[in-house]
Amino acid sequence: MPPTGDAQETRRRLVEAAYREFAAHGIAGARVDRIAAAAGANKALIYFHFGNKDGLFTAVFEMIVSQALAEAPIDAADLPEYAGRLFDASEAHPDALRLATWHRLERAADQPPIQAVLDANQAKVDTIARAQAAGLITTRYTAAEILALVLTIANMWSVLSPEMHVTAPQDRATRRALVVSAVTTLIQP
Amino acid sequence: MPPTGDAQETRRRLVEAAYREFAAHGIAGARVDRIAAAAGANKALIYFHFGNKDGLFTAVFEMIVSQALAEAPIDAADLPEYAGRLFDASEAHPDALRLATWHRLERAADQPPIQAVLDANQAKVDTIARAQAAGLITTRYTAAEILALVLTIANMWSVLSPEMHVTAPQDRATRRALVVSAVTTLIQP
DNA sequence: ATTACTTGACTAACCGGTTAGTTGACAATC
DNA sequence: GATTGTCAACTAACCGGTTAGTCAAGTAAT
Repeated sequence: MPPTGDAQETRRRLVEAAYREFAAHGIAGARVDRIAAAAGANKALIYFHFGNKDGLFTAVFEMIVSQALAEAPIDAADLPEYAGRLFDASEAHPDALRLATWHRLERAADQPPIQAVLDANQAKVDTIARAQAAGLITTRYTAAEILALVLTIANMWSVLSPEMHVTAPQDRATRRALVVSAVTTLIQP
Repeated sequence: MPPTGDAQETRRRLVEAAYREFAAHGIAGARVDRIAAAAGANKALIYFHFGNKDGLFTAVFEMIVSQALAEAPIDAADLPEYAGRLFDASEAHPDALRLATWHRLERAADQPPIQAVLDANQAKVDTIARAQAAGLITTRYTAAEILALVLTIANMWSVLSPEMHVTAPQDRATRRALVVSAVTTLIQP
């Protein structure tokens, strides 16, 4: 393609194609040529716009993080439904969780924690602590522990071994109901 | 090394080295040369003994699966402590869980479920169902759902985002206690 | 002597990254 | 309002190191 004067659009297409490729194959397994082809762009543009393969992954990851933080705002007064919404989000965007997992496995060790996520987590912990102080939810666990439990249970189906998916309930509604119910039981004052 | 007449030992060293390499870098990221060097063996031995890279991963994975199934036998009468033992196992062998995750991300889609795991899961579900019939644990959830919850919570700390590890409790005992307590709460009749 | 096992040397393909050069939009100059 | 220059955006071709996988030849044990 000749220069369109719309570099933003090209970047967008590259990030989108890279999102799919990285989610499917991880960082080591992703192929720069495949990404360029899927985006209908020249491979060198990746290096022009993002520096290198890892820079491209960073761009993709930052996009997903900001999307995830925007979606599903916490409601400490109704944590079970919050967990339900997280479940819905992970069902709607299964690639997002895969990407986060690749990030954890392949990059997290040599990458500092992301400040935006730290801040978001702290805000959630604070909200939960206030709900505890108001007597809405149990004080048996710390606010951070409750958040950890909620996040874990909301994504439980995405993390279980493939074999468990054979035995466990197949339909989405039942799975969602379990998530909501488990959180309800755990946070009861 | 000259032929030692002990091919079993060479296989063992290769599988052990491959275990570390695959756990650290995944299938796509693992380097066959690094594995051979770490095992003090020639690269060709991998192809002689295991066929190809994927065959080596299969050998490693089967070893881990059989170890995991042998370790931590289920005790349906005391699921909280079972969860605690699973937690202990995942802390003692963090690489095992990483390997399982790589397997899920990189191979599970084009790999049939592993029969040994299916059988083991079914046995656990049956045990839980009996404990339910005996009135020891709640019947609010199906046996399979309870197993899913227990497995999820036992490994919760290994799956949470790196950022959560900053806010969440740092010491092992506190984390273990949360796992045990959460399961206790969930399965109460 | 045969079998089982091990090796160094080799290769074809792949893959991330680079480079020299092109294109179109836009603006300054005459 | 043509001409010229500049720059970001883009491309085709290429490069060198890496990687999974192969093979002929050799060695120890039986």
